[in-house]
Amino acid sequence: MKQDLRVIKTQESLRHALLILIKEKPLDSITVAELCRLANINRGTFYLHYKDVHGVFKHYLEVIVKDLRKSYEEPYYKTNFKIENIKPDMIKIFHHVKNYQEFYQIIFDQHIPMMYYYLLFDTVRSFMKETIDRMNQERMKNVQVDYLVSYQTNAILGILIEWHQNEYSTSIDELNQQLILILSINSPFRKGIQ
Amino acid sequence: MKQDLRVIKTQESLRHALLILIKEKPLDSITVAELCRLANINRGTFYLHYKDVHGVFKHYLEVIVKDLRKSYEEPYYKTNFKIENIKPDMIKIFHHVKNYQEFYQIIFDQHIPMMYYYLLFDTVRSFMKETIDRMNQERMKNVQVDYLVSYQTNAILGILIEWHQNEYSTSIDELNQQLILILSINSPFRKGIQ
DNA sequence: AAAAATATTGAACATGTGTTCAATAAAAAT
DNA sequence: ATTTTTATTGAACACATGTTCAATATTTTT
Repeated sequence: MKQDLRVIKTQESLRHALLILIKEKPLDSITVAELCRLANINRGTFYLHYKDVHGVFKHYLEVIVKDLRKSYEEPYYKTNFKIENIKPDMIKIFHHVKNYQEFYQIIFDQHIPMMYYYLLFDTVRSFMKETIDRMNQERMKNVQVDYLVSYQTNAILGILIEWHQNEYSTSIDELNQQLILILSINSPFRKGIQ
Repeated sequence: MKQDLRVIKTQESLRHALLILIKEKPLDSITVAELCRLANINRGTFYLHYKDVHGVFKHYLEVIVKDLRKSYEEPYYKTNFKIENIKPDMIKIFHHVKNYQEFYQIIFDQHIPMMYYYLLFDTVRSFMKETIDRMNQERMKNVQVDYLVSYQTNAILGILIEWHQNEYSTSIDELNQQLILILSINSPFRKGIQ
């Protein structure tokens, strides 16, 4: 049996309507009722598919996060397991965020639930974990990897928060440079020491 | 002119009622209406003081954050500007979070708005900034301090997120040890290098 | 103690929420 | 093409939201 056409149509209408509304007003001021009015969907039908407006928005974040994952999986120097590759990985994140800036402006907003932050966190964390697992260095014995990975991941997100708070005024080039500087004074991912 | 007694009474009633309700059910399921019923406050009066239920809860986070700030300002080896003091500072945060665990379980919840996270972020960030400003090291030239500080701050919050996600099962001692290990492999705050 | 100032109340209103249900429409299966 | 399945609809429900306003109660000022 195939996926019911009516379901697809309903969900697409709602998503399309949300896309229009978030260009007009803050996400947290959009009601289920007005979304349904615009989408020409019965409000009862809405609740058959989503719990609330965030349920509809989450679909977009999932698309966005999938794109980030895809860009991470691009084979650049994947054969080369050198630790310094953390930089190009993280720099990809900056391009990604800039690319979807309209959405990230929403995601990092004061009034928006933590769930979106956590979705981004989990995604970046999985990259970070892969990188750190590959290292498996002597000086990391005794460290619980989960804490190290979350520490590193959230550090990167800290840069994104700062970027958000200065309204994305820093250029990507400058941001890259800052990251490299920070990592160079402050990272297990550099050579020359230890 | 003094602060009106009626205002104090109203706000205290509401805060007291909220304290009761958050022990029974998730914060985001508490309505203005039921809070007012329990507090014996007219719903119209509520809106003279707060915008929503989060407005009431925020008061508690402000108290909590004030306590964190106070604990930070305790003079331990404040005369000694050594960089390694970052550790005791951050370790204080762990004690603080454990102390107010019931609240932080709410603050880090999926459904709760980012505002509480940012309030914590800003507080920890101000400690971190002080520490980093004091360092002013050669290898930090060219770094925009704002990015470095946000990076370091959010890294610490990353440990708290991890702690939250494993339901605070890691002991404070173990957490301290993990932090020291992470900082020792991964920090500008250690001696011996540079 | 009386007067002035102001916070709280109750009632009302339009709108939103989340749920239920039988009737209907649309799609999938035969 | 007909039958079977199921998604959507409209109507209704109790309750929540956010606002307004005149009446009342409480506090502060004099």
